[in-house]
Amino acid sequence: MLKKRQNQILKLIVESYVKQAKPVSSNQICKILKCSSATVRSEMAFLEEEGLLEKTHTSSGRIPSEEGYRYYVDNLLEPKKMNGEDMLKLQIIFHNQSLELSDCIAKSLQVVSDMTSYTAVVLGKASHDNLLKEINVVPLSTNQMIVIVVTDKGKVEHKTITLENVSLDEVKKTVDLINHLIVGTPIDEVSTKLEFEIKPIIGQYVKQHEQLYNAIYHVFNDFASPDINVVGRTKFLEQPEFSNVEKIKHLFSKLKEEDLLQEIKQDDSNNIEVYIGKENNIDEDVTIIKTNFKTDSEEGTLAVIGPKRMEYDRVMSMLKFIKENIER
Amino acid sequence: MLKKRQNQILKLIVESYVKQAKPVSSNQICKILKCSSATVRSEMAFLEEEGLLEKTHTSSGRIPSEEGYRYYVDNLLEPKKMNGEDMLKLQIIFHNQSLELSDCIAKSLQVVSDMTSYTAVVLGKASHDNLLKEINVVPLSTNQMIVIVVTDKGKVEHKTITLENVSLDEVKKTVDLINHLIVGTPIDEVSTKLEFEIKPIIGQYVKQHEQLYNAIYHVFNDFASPDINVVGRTKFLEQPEFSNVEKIKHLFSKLKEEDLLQEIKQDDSNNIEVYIGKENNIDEDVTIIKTNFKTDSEEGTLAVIGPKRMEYDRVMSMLKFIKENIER
DNA sequence: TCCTGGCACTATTTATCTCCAAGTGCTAAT
DNA sequence: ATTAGCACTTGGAGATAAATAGTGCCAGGA
Repeated sequence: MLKKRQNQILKLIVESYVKQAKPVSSNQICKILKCSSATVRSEMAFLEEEGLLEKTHTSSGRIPSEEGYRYYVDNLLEPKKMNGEDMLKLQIIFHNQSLELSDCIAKSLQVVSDMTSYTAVVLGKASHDNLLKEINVVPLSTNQMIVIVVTDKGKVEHKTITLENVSLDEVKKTVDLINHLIVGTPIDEVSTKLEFEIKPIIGQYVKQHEQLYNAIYHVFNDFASPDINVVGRTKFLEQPEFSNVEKIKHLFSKLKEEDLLQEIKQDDSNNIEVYIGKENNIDEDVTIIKTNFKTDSEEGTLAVIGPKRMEYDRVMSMLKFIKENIER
Repeated sequence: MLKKRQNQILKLIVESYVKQAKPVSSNQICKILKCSSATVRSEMAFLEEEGLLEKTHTSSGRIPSEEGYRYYVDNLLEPKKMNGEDMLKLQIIFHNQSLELSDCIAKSLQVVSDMTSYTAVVLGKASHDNLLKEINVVPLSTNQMIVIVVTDKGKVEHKTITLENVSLDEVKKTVDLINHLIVGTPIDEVSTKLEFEIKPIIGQYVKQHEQLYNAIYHVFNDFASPDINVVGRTKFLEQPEFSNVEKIKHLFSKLKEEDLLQEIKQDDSNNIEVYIGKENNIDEDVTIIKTNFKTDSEEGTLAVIGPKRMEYDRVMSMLKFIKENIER
């Protein structure tokens, strides 16, 4: 365990480096603590021994190491109350009654990204609580029709399907069957119900039942796949650690939807999680802060991606605020 | 009018600069044309006088000026047949019967972006030929419902609306009215029909008719608003003229959806249009090549955005190919 | 009249050197 | 345990120099 003054120094160094992006010298610290620079230097040397600080070259000031940030987040971060302006901007969004939830989420993440200059991500999908409300078919021509699926929480998916040799009548019957037998089923259980309760029946009286079954199956499948929304990717251009093009190229190649889906998967934690540097798979110079949310219509994950040199407390409190407001 | 050899030299310079991104010297040219470098130099001096070439500094080779590119595109570009690999990749997409048109468009633009390392944009909306097929309402709770609108070409829009003090019965009646009176109307004329044929009638027997009318009006409105799809923004990072961060920041700030919507508006031309440098409003170092398309279900614009130093012939032939394939 | 070889001239690039500022580490004294 | 003092290290800013890759122009020849 570190002594009190060592903690103080580490905290000051992290916070100064987060603000200034410049290595912190013993002089800067000793002006704040009332002691000489030599004292600070020896403490710094100790913290470096412990692996919490680093130097960029032999005679430079110190910057936090990855472990340093980790220690800071785990031990030194005090749950600060949110900054007034951040708070205000977010409150305006959530107090606006006329906005739908998904718009609130999108807008609030936009605010986070704009205020902090980090990248923000929402990953969401219809929650397990969505029950199948209705399935609808609109014929377009002899062999084309639209299948529309609606849940009781107001989610809608549709798909145009082309069927050869299937009469409208057969389709209507199948749809009626679904509307009778599996309305009220949680949306992510519909696939299995289709398989075991509908497929056997339509197998008997629909000639091309495979085709029809597959088409309908796909529509339901789209509910399961989460959608992702990434805001402010280019904010990284403002960060000095990404001011060279090679670095940016690498980073942007990792900020693609597919990779983010992998990286920011929903898990069962109810806390705010922090993945610093090598702890994530995006880039060793970034930190991801994320949290899950769940309402009765929708669930998913909020995440903020920024440089390791990140305003941890600010981002965490903003995410916390958003999560809480989404959930009621 | 330029002499034949001057045309040749300009063409060679443009094409070399497009490939190499380095100023072209008289030596490189004289190896191709059978004449001395001094001869080429004097021709180059003439082309510079004419404003078609530029130097980066007094003793550098020449690069094309903006007017040079313009002259090249207008006069020197021969309609080359498409490169084999480009052709192949695009054909695979359009020959795949199971893909929907909008997926074909998206995929082919992805291919263009990947093969050329430029940014590609599709801007599309339901065409004027979409006729209202059906409007549907699914009640969710006492004061919430989903309105679903379908066109005969298979476009679907939906919106969850919240109505206070409007009975489900009133809504049903209104929807029936619409289904009777304005089904078959082109989708972009529905708004006016709603205003003049539906509003007066429901005004009489629906108490909160304003609310209901507005809600429905908005669903239709979403058909009119085009959606935009931008592929490969980050490809610009590969271009040497955008290898400094300030330049990229500026460029990316201009490649936002809103700005592109403005810039790549659909017009009534049926050709491939080229906007070089200052001719567009994105950035004076980029060129936009665009073309409109129109099918019976959808219409819009395809565009490719790259550096001024762009493979004009290649991009133009790819766009032409895609346009033609979309339109049948 | 057009083309060409030759030559003087110029800007960019790269490497090397020097000098300065901002740090550190260590030691001896308090 | 703390501090003042001093030697030492590094990166960065400028200055200089040499090498390179071009151009412009002129005079002589087809």
